[in-house]
This record gives sequence, C-alpha cells and structure tokens, in this order.
Amino acid sequence: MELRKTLIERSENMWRDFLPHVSIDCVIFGFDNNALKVLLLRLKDQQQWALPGGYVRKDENVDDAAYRMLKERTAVDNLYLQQFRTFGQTQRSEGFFADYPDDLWHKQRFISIGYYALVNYAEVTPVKDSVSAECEWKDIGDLPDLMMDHRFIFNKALVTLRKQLNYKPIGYNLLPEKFTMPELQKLYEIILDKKLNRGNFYRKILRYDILEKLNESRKGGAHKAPDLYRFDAEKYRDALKNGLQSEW
Amino acid sequence: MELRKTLIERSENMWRDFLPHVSIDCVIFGFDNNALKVLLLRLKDQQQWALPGGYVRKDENVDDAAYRMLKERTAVDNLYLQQFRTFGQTQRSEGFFADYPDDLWHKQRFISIGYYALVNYAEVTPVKDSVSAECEWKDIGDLPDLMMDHRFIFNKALVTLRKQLNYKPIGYNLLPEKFTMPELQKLYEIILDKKLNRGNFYRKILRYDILEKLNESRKGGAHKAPDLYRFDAEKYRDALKNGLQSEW
DNA sequence: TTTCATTGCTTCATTGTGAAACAATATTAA
DNA sequence: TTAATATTGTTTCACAATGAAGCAATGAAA
Repeated sequence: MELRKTLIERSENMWRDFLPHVSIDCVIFGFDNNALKVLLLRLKDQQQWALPGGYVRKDENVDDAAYRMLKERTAVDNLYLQQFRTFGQTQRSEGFFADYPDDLWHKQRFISIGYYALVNYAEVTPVKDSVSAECEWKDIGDLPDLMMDHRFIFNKALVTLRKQLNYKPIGYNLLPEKFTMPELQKLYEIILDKKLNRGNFYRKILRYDILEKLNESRKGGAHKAPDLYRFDAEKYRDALKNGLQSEW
Repeated sequence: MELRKTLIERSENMWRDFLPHVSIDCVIFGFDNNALKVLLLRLKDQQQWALPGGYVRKDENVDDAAYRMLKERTAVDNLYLQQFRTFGQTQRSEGFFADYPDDLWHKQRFISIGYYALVNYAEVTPVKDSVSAECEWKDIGDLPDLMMDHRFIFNKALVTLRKQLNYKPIGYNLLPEKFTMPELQKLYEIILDKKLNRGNFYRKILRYDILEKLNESRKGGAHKAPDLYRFDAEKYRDALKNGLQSEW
C-alpha cells in the first residue's frame, strides 16, 4: 500500500497554513428603462464601490454560497446564476488593505470565484450588508470607481454575457414577462455593444420561433404603440440546446 | 472609521479553519494519428486514473501554479493553457478518501480550478509524479475509469473546447506546424462530434484566409498525397479577435 | 386634421450553405 | 506496365440567410 503510506506521511506537513482560501464575487445584472444595470455596494467610510460577495464556508457547495450571497443582497430566491471565471492573482486585494494590520483576517490570500446573476429588475430590493453604507443599481455605461480588481471582474462578466447570448436564456432572465421588440433589441445592442438593423432583427428573432406575440400593445409612449411579446419558455429552452445559429 | 473597527473586531474569529482550500486539475489535450488524446496518471495501488493536478500555494498566482504542474507532467514550458471552470461541490473527493484517517491532510475540503491545455503531441514527454505508477496518453473515445469527479471535469473541458473552437487558437496549438486539410477536418470533427462535408469545409476554412499552403505534400499515404498547410499566425490571431463567423 | 417619430413588415441584390458531382493523383493490385 | 481504387482538390447549383433600404401603419402631439 505504497500510496497510502506516502499520503499519510505527507499529511504531517502543515500545508494547511500555506494554502489560499476561497471567496465569491457576484456581478448582478438588471435591465430597466432601456439600460443595463449592475448592483453595487459602497463600503462605509469609502468612496469606492464593490461587487457583492463573501466567503465560501468549508461545509458549503460553492454554488450554494453564491445563492446565499445573492439572496442576502436582493431579497429574492433562486435567481439565474452562472459561474464565469475564477480570479487568482496573489496581489488582488493588496492595495485595498495596505494600511490595515497584517494579522487582519481579510488580508489572507483569497481566490475569488466570479458569478454573474440575471434578475428581473422590478422584483429586486437592493439590501445593504453590514459593512456597507449604500447598495444601489448603477448603469453599466456610467460605473463609479470600484475597489480591488472588481472593475476587471465586471468587464469579464460583460464579455461572458456577450459570448453566451446565443447559448443561455439571457433575454428571458433580464426582461419582465411582457416586453416589446424594441426593448429586446435595445438589450441585445447594449450587450453586444453595437447597433443592429431593426428590420433584420425582427426577421431573425421571429424566425427562431421562441417568442409569443400577445394581443396587447404598450400604450402611452409618444408614438405608435409597440406590440407586446413574451418568451415561449419551452421553445426557447429547446432552441438554446443547439445555440441560436449564427452571429448578430 | 467604522469599517476599520468592524473588520478588525471580526478578525479575531478564527474563520481560517472554516474555509476551503484550492487545488487545480488539468485536462491536457494532444492530437496524434487522427485521434484526440488526454494525458492521464494512474495512482500507485489503484485501478482508477486521474487528471494531472496539484495544490495552489499561498504565495502563487493560480495561473502560475497551473503552468508549474503542466511543466512537471510534460517536461515542456509555456504550453497553451486556459482556465475553464471551477468545481466546488463539497463531496467531490469523499468517495476516494473514504477509508483514510480523518486527519489526512488531503481530506480537507478542496475547491478545484479546471484548466485545459493544448499541446503539440510530438513535443511532449509524459512524466509521472511521485504518487503515480503510470503517466500516459489515452484516446478520448476510450477513457479508463477516472477517480473522484475527474470524468465530469473532463467532459466540461471537452464541451468548452467545442464552444471555443471559433474563438481560441485551438487548431494552432494542437496540430504540428505542418498539417494536411484532412487532418484539420478530422480534428474539427472530433471536437464537434459530427461529420463535416469535405468540400464545404475546404471552402469555408480557406475563405477565412488563416492558412498558408505549402509547396509540399505528405507522401507515403495509401492514396493521393494531400497538400501541407501551416497557420499564418498573424492572420489567425486577427481573425480570432472577432471570432470566426458562424457555426460548423 | 395634420405632422411626426416610431413600429411592423417587405423587397432585392448579394453572400453563404448543403449536397453532390467531377477531376486529379499516388499507391496497390493485376 | 497498366488498371483499379481510395482519397484529395475543386466546382457547380439550388436554396437559405443577410444587409441595406424603403414603404405602410399607427398613436400621440401640434
């Protein structure tokens, strides 16, 4: 039993103290008023803002930890959550804690797992945590200064969203149940960061056969009332299995 | 300085012992003889095989740790390496260490970061580690039993490869410098797990204008000698910036 | 009642795709 | 030496998808 012997011998080294720990950062996206927004916290006594997050416990699945944190910040359960990348630079938190005592627990080496969440803006109530002074939605086109590497993490989340637009139910989770075609197109344009031709967008998205046109329109706007649609959840899921073909 | 006070107070909790640690698992792909292969280890006294991997040190960037492990197994530096997903289930190693003493260091909770590597098969020399009896290339169509969640991790790596085929220099890193069109097509077919029409493949891949046709052919085969190509590294890089358009 | 911006939908030239066939060629078999 | 064969290189053609533009419909505001 050579393997057993080797492992048990090595176990006496106290490697435990030489290993990093694990935290989570969440990029929570919402769509409101034709703008894509992120939920951010401002820490007490600080100018900089932060992504919601926290520490993973030893007895907790990482996904469960992410759901826990998400629920604490939004007061909503079971949001759409997607791990997108892990951030493992040694110096990622150095700047922020520079003038704290060296035995500060938070100064340990942490590796952070990045998640993005997609939420229905109208259903979420932002909730502060105990070290924050504010918790607010911010337009992604006008973000404040972020602490540590959180701006980098946010950028990676947005790029991931762009790449996954044809593979994940992104529109479905960001839009309210009923929405108009111009709203859907606007969401696509923001995520892709480019203008799309209106007629071609209509033609293409309708051909996917994932939308159900309702017998209602959104009155009250300044001009012609746009038709309301909703996703046909089942057809959408089926279509995503192979990915919506081709680029936008 | 409310934030400072809160953080320092909390630091007294010894959360350190309640946090998981971080390891790495690498799926190393190589392409040889028109087959896609993975580099696996068989542990001493064990039937099951394992992905190469190791533990991340406290003072080490995660990417650097992955390169370190990769070099140990392949005797080659600077391979193409890509983080693809982090595996955070609490019970991921439980089965394997079930009949080891509970204070075995390896029985701690580990969260594993998955990387895949793409290597030029001919340049790599598989190297065993100290707890392994064998280190070998295995055909992905005929994998042996893998320990813990390594089969799951492998599957995720393969799916990632498939999704990234149009965004990352996958052919470039798996093939030798000179290769034939049928070899390239075969690689695509294995990764995508579907047959491609030969004529259409030629037309499409050539239109991308990322290949350079050489004035040589591969003699010695049973039939017509296929032309040799190589990637035009610069054009390939440029083309990948926007992704090669459309699906295969 | 008219104006106007926006929405819904169609058209048309161009490009890309799937499927198939033909032509070329290096080896092997006769 | 010649013919057969499997594979490779290239082209064709019908059809589908795309980009760009325009026209018609509509609801609010002037």
